[in-house]
Amino acid sequence: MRLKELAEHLGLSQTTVSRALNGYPEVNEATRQRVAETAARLGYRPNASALRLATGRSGAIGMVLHGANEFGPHTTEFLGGMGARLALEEVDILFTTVSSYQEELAAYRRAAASQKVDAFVLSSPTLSDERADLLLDLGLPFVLHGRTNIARPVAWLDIDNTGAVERATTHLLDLGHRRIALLNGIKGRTFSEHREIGYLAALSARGIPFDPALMGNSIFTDEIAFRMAQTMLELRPRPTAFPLACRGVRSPPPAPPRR
Amino acid sequence: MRLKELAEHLGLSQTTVSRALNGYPEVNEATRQRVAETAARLGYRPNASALRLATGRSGAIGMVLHGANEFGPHTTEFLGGMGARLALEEVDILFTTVSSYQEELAAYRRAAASQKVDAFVLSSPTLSDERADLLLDLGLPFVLHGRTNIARPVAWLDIDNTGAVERATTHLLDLGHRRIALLNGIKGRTFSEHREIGYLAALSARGIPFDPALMGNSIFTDEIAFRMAQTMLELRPRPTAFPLACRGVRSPPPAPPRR
DNA sequence: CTGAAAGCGCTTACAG
DNA sequence: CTGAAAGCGCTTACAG
Repeated sequence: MRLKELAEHLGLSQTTVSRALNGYPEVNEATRQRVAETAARLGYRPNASALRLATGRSGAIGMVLHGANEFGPHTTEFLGGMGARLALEEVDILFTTVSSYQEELAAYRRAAASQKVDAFVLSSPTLSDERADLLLDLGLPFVLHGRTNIARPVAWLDIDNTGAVERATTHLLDLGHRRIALLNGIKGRTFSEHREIGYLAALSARGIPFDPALMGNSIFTDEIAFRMAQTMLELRPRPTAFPLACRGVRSPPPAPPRR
Repeated sequence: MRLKELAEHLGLSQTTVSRALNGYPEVNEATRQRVAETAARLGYRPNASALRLATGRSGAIGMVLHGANEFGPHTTEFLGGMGARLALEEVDILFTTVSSYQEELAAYRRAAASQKVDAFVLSSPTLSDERADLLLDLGLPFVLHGRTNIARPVAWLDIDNTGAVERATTHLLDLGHRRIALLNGIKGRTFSEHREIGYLAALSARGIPFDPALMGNSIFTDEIAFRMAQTMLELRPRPTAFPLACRGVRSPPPAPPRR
């Protein structure tokens, strides 16, 4: 069912039907009612491509993800919430998978040229995020999920990583602990830096010296965290009731390949 | 950069440039070269909406997911692989989030009418999958990730759930175990039924009676599995070294809300 | 081998 | 308040 057919069915012009459907003020209320009813009854839905071509808006927002690496529980939970919210506006999420940083940058250039999406959401920003600079240059709207320190202003949303880790560390200090480890994210990610700042602040506020052996930086997986924790505990062997075996991991997995 | 500009730049018609870019056989090889080079140099990329409108293909395949529920590690791993493969063909994944089964069906109808996607991938099929019937009726191509028992033939891909669980169960029987529990997926999902069949087959092959108390059906989360396992173990209390505490779960979480 | 023109299905000035 | 027509940026018969 195309607009043209719907218009013929109603004995109206495409113009009027289009306006009635899109809520333009100048159309007669009775006409609008009739159009709305008939459209609903006939199950009319505008062709997405035609609409996009005519309006210049794609009705989709994009995300580019790094293959399997980035599909952790965090990203997917974020995607779920984002999808639910965007569904209300009938905007879609279009995502592209890449396998390298170069590919990611290329994906943004491609998307800009082909006008597939109206905007992007970037996750896991680095302190000096090159992607943000690129999108700014390309004139593509975007919002950062996290923060970056590039000179130009960017839209972002983030939690208070520094405050959260500072309070968590302080809480453990309050309980009397003195050797507190930080299993942190990858070095260079903004959130990792922010968490480190919170951790160090809490320690120094109590005059506890920082022990580099108690801080690990890596990606967030059960296996890696397990290995890091185990290494740290071995530094000071003693019986522990801490449940290290998790998800079937009973011994440290082999080291990841290096390139 | 539009096709028209590129054509003017080259002193050719849009027609020829379009054909050169799309690999039509009738264009002169020298012309093709020149077009390809210039297009690359100028960073020309066809407008996605225009291309879709003209060809009738959307260049995207769709998935509809149930909000936060379905964003488990399994789905996301699947999405990652799918995205990587589709990226090679320059086809995008467009996903929509819904919060009920009714909404899911509505989403397919909408997608069919607006022609947003060329095909769908359905996951977690039920034994008698209504969605598959709907898509068949709508004439929308799709492939099932899993199987269903509806009468009409459908394209699907799946693993051998029955064989896998049968072998796993047999392995435990070989080790001398006799009280073997099955923490299974939701009742009614095809894969759950298939796994149950494998489990029962392995037990009966050794003449072990089936104990309903040792089979649980629910969604796959650490918390639920922990609770199910704990309940089963309490049936036969005895000291165990089995590491039940996982991911910080130390006591069973509250029961999920019922409607 | 190349091009002029119609068409894909919408929106939106412009005119009435 | 309504409509005829141009335009969005491509593809593709049709003609040469």
